Amino acid sequence: MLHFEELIKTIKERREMLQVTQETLAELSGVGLRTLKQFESGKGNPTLQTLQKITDVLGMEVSLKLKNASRNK
Amino acid sequence: MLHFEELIKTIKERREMLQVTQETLAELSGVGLRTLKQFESGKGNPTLQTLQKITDVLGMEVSLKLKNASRNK
DNA sequence: CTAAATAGTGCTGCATATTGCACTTTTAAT
DNA sequence: ATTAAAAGTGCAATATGCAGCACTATTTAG
Repeated sequence: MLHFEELIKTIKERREMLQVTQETLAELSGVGLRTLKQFESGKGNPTLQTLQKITDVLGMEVSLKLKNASRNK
Repeated sequence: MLHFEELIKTIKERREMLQVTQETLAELSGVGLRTLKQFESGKGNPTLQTLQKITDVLGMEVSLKLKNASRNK
């Protein structure tokens, strides 16, 4: 999708910033290593649950924000 | 999941605020009506793509934010 | 350069998300 | 109370996400 890449990039960068390997993140989040690899390499279309498991461990959360207005949270 | 309900609630409220029916939203977003119904009634675990199709039509977008700190964007 | 660690990929079985259809339930309007 | 619109549900087919395994490629250390 469109800003799919952004999400991936954000997660990947966050993971690297925390110095966590895919393998460790997989273990901590409960998401399969294969799934995680697929996702980070842009091949995937994760379910919300999978996405939440991942972001959770990274200290982030999935949210929605309005597109136009600057108003966010 | 954890704040799954929040996302659903946000989307549902947004849809109602825009006075759009599930049927119309389904047509506009390209997501199956059945899928949309399931999602809004809390039964689903949508893929990121599906979620994006829906939020897109509603003028919103999926984003990630840090859990602790308040500032995002 | 070599070796180890980390990341990416093909194959595969299993689980489940997506979807349409037909129907029931609920909500809103008169 | 009737009726129509909107929302929710069971069933079933199809598509695809999840996951492990074994392997290759790339990156990082020494």
